Amino acid sequence: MSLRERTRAAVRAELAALALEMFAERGFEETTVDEVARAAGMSKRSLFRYFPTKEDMVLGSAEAMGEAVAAELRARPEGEAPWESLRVVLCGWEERISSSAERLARLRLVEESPALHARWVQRREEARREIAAVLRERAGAGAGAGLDAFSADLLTSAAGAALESATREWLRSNGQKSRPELLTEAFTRLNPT
Amino acid sequence: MSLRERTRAAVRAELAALALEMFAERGFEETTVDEVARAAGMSKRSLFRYFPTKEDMVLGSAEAMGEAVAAELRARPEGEAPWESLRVVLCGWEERISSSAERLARLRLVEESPALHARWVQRREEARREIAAVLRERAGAGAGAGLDAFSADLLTSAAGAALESATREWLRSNGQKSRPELLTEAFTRLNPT
DNA sequence: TCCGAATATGTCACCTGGTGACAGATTAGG
DNA sequence: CCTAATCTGTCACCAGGTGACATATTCGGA
Repeated sequence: MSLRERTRAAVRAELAALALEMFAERGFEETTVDEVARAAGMSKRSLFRYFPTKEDMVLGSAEAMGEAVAAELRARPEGEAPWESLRVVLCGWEERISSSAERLARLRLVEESPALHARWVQRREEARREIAAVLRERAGAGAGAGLDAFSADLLTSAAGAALESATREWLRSNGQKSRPELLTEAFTRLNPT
Repeated sequence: MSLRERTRAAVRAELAALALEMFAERGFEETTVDEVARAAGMSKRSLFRYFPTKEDMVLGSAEAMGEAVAAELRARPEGEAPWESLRVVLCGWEERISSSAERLARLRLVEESPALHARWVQRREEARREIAAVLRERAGAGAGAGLDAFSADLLTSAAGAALESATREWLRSNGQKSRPELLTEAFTRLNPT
C-alpha cells in the first residue's frame, strides 16, 4: 500500500470516529453532514470524497464481510450440512471481532436510527445474496449439496434472523453477554431441516 | 366515514395506482415525484399531502398489518405454542390477501429497488416489534407463556425470514406457486424450539 | 339558497443529502 | 527541484421533503 493510500485510510478512520461521536451525542438525523465536515475542518464536498453516503460514515466498509464469509463457506467440508456451515463460519467471525465499547455505540446508533438501520439491513441483504449463491453452487453429495433457490434463501434468511436477534439481545445486556454464545444459542434453537 | 374521507381515500388509491404504473415502467429512482405529480395533474406539494414519502406511494398503508396481526395473535388460544400461533395467523392473512398481478408488480418493484426494499423492511421491523411485544405479554401457562425478550425476538425474526423467503420464491415462480403453501413450507422447515 | 368554516390546492422559499465540473493548492517521487 | 497525480474548495445543480401563506373548493347548517 502506498503512502497516499495509507494516509487516506487513516484520515477516513479519523473522520468515521468523529462522525460516530457526533452522531451518538446529537443524533444521526439531527446532525448535518455540513456540521461534521466543518468539525473535521473540511468542506462537505471533501467529506463526501471519503464516504459515498452519510450512513457509510457509521457503517464503514461492511461490504467486505459478505465476500469473506462467502469465501470461508466455500472452504467448508463438502458433506457438512449447510446450516452447520453457516453456524461455524458466522460464530468464528463473531469470535474474531472485538466487542468493544465503540461497537456497542455503533450498534446502538444503528438500532435507534431508522435510516441507518435500513441501510444496514440493505448491506446484510447483499451479503445474504452472495452467501445464498454459494450454498446453491455447492458441489458434492449429501444433504447440503446444490441447494435449490428456496432452501438457500430460507437458510440464509434464517441465519440473518439469528444474527439480528443475537445482536439485539447483546444490546439489551449492554454488551455484557457473549456474542458468540448468543449466536450459537440462536442457531441451535432455529434448526431448519 | 365522511364523504371527504372517502373521496380522499379514492384519490389516494388512484394516485398510488398511477405511481405504481409509472415506477414499473420507468423505474423507481428514475421517475421523479414531480413527474408523477404532473401526470396526476397536481403539484408536488399536493402529492406529498397524500403520501408522506415517495416510497409510500408504492408501499401503501402497510402499517395497519402489524396491528392487525398483533390483535389476531392475542386472540389465539392460551396454550398454543407461539410458533404455531404465528404460522396460523400469517398463513390465514396470506390466504385472505389477493395475489393479483398488481401485487406481483409491486413486490417485484420492491425487490428490485434498494431504497424501496429498505423502506419495506423497515415497515416489517416495526410490525415485528409489536408482535414480539404480544408474545412477551402472553398470559397463561405452557410453552408459549410469557416469552423472554430474546425468544420473542428470535421467533418473530424467524417468521420474518420465512415470509421473505416465501415471497422471493413466489416471485421466482412469477406468481404461479401458492403463497400460503410456500409460507407453510417455510414455517415447517424452520421449527424453532 | 347562501354563508361560514373546514379542507384542498398552488406557489414560493427553504433545508438536506448528494454529484459534476473546474480551478487552485498540495505533495509524492523521480 | 520539477512534474504529475491527488486533494481540496467553491459553485451550481438535482431530488426529496417541509413550512408558510394565500387562494380556491366544498361541506353542512341556517
